Amino acid sequence: MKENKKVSTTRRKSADIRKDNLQLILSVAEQRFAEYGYNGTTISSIAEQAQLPKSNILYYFKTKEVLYKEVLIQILKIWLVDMEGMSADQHPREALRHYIILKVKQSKDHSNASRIFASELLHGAPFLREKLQTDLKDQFMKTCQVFREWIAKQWMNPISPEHLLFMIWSSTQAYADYGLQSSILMGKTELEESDFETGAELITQVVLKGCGVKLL
Amino acid sequence: MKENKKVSTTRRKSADIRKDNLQLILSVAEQRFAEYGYNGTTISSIAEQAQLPKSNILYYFKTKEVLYKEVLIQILKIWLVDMEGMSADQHPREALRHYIILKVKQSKDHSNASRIFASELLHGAPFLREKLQTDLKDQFMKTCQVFREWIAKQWMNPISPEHLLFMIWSSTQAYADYGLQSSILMGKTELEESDFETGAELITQVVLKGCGVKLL
DNA sequence: TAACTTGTTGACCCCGTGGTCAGTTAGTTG
DNA sequence: CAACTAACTGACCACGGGGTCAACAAGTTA
Repeated sequence: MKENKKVSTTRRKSADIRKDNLQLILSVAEQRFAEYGYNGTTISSIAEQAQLPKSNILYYFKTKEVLYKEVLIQILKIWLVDMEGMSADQHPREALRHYIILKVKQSKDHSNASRIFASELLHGAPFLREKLQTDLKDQFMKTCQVFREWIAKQWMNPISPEHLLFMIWSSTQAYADYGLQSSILMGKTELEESDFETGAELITQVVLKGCGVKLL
Repeated sequence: MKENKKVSTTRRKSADIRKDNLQLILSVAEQRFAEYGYNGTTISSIAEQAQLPKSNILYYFKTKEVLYKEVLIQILKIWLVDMEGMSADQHPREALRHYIILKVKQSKDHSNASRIFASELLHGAPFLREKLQTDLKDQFMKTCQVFREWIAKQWMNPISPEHLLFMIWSSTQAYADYGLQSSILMGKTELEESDFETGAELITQVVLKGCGVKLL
């Protein structure tokens, strides 16, 4: 990308430059924040990895905090969209399976994002508090309501929707949060495609059976 | 404790002083590390909260890293002991229930410790790698073996022991890691005793049923 | 009580950090 | 081309961080 800037004869439009750099910085920042946390990540290290001068990062993002929040917002969006997929007219057999598979897939494909989110929650959500209380809570309650309707229709046993959702969240999320550690315990360098599949399948089976959802 | 030191007429033995201060520092450090992470915690802040001069902390723990590792070790011990409780001669109905309840209890009673541990794993276990590869892995494999024997005895369905254990870990651990968020989502300031009970009970039920363990 | 060990502390240092700024170059627009 | 705006960057700074150290106080022991 440095080459692109210096070598290419074709001039780049300002808008493009801006877009590209924002994207580059956000992407690099995501990696670093995931690996080292907010306090463990330095602007310099992001700059280095992005091959940009530190000042340039600060040009696009006034402060480290602004950059971090930006990264967080992107992540929260993904979370919410995934959850919206479930509705009361679907049967939990398909809806839950689909959600669980999706969530494990996110853990695999967006492991960095997932881990930043988890770390944020772990430390009391200092930057996300408000968003949680509004956006996430809304979606949370909607989803609990969906569960309740399933229970009313006797499509699943009467169990606490809140705690069930926590259980699904945490066990799927674990494939991002503790994926590295899991691989160590299983004697691998990293989890393989098949591990995610097995995991998603196991969670699905246990949850469906455990909730008394008829498996056809 | 300051009063104790200055005011009391009875002299304190060196050994006692050492023991007390070590304990105090470790305890305060645990709180801070849990809330702010390794990099977000300053020695000064620990000193302040412990009402000791910074130099005094450094007298007992040569470096911040040493202190942090010490805290981690204590936590790992708890984890391992809990898991040892499960053996192949027990029926999974009781053994799993007992372990799950215990683990949720740990999440409640030692939430700080649990969160530090989680945070460490989340960021790739930079300080715990070795211990994981040896101690935790040993216990992990033992426990998986226990599961396998249960399966052989047809006390539970044939499912991946590794992934089942991950699922149990993550869903119980969540009551420490995400306890704060959960309370926000449920509109409380913090989780209550009953929430932990409900959670533990739900996880137990779902896991037992989901694994095809006969409930008597 | 004298000699010694252990505990305690403020002053101090070095370095990395987030962030500013002024000056320069590169694109844009009339 | 001229005037303007957006992009870029090195030099710089203030501050707080971990950690050292030398001197002193408090316990211990013969």
